[in-house]
Amino acid sequence: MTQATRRERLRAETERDIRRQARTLLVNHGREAVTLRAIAREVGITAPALYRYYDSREDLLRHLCDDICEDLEAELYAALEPLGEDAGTEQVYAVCRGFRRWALAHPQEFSLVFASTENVIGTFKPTDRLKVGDQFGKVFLEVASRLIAKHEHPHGEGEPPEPPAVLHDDLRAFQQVLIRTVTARGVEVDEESLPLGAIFHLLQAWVRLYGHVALEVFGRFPFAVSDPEPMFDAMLGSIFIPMGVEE
Amino acid sequence: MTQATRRERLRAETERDIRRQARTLLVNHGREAVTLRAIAREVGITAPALYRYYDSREDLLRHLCDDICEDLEAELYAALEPLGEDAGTEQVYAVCRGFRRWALAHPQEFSLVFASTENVIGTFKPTDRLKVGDQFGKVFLEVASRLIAKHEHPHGEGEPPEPPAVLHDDLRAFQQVLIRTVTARGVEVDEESLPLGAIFHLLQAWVRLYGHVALEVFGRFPFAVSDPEPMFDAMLGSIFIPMGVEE
DNA sequence: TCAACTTCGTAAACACCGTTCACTGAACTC
DNA sequence: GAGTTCAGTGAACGGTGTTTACGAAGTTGA
Repeated sequence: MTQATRRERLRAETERDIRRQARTLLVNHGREAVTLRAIAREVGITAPALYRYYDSREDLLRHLCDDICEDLEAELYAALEPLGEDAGTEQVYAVCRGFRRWALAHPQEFSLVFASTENVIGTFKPTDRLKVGDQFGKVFLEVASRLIAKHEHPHGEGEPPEPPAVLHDDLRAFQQVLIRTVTARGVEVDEESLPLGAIFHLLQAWVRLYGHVALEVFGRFPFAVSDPEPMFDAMLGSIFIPMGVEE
Repeated sequence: MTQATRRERLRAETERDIRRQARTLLVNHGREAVTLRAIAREVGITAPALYRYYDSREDLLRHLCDDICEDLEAELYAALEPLGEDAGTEQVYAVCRGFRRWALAHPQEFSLVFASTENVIGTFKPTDRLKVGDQFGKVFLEVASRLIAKHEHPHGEGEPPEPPAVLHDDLRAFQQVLIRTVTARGVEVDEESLPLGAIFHLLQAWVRLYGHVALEVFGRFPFAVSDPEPMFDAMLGSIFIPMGVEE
């Protein structure tokens, strides 16, 4: 039946357990509390045993990041599901709101994944240029690209503005990644329907989305905002309405 | 001559020394390396002695944050100096570029001050609503407000758009803070010359500024950007040119 | 089936960490 | 000059990441 030997099954099980316990420690008591000994205590083994699974605490945290990204991706897709395939416009707003909601509900995970200087996560090497893979903005960018590709007048009425010339190479490389990703999910896309200007716009949107969410999570708005939600919605509008994407 | 006793002078001196050594540890080896024992070793005392100066490691880090903010403020003002009092437009661009340059040159400091979930720094209480004081965005907001107040057509040709109604109270409170701050630096400002819409615009600008800089510092752009500077400049343009602030 | 091999987990140890406590000795006050 | 304040000490406690040698299972093949 199962090809896996008894030992392999047990190993996989404890590994899941380790990650799960590490995760709850992170959520409930913050990054500093994710201690090898604490994890081991919860799992019911001793600290050195963890070295059979991870090279170091850093390595474990790195894997934790991957898990978190996967969960975020799943959550965002789950929020998209009920909207149906063709609700492109609502999807964009749903992904953005979903990202904010997730970040506010999981501040520790957010700051680990999205605000670490350390090489905990791969700040990517040149080779990663060609894959969005396992990357957080993935869902956002994918949904948005799909929408742009389908949309008749993706940027109001006129052509999208030309991005700075120095960025053309980077944008073109990224364009290929997006086209491949979106195509893999069953939407026809080519260079013409997803122009560089649109990608540049998307990038700017990601900057604003991330900026607002991070400021809110870290409580770093320059004054006390008693209810940031309408501000967030206003921002979404001012990003997407000029792009021709109304709610 | 000096009112300070010998003891007071010595104390002040070691305190400066402690902060300086802590700072270099942070810069060179990251937040985790700022340990009481390491600091003490550099200063030439023992770890428990530090408790004569700070309640805990957390407390020390908090003070470190204050120092960092002061330095950042000084650096930004220094970049403004050569531009002269009346170069409002250039000042805005200079402050933004200065902020980015500082963040890239001091990633550890940046992430400590601008991206900490923990209560290391005061995520501010309702009482702080009335002071920008010791707050990072201070310089940026002050320079920008001053410019807006002086400018004839601060928002292109038309009136600034109305911000969401729910935010009016918060914005009005913040308006008072800004007016007080700017006035204190010798520029005449009142509610009319610094309307809520303009402040809201400013807030959006801070979101984008922060978003770009943080993404760059943490290497979290969705693809490898080989030279983010022109992207930053393009963003500055798309923020300020619609506000009527051309370089 | 039994020996050889692989692998998970252990206990002990090392060097480091934040923090507390009783203490010394110098600086200060009157 | 006596009494007080206080920066700094050394020892100790319980915690940390990590390495090491070792035992006890699971697996493999003859």
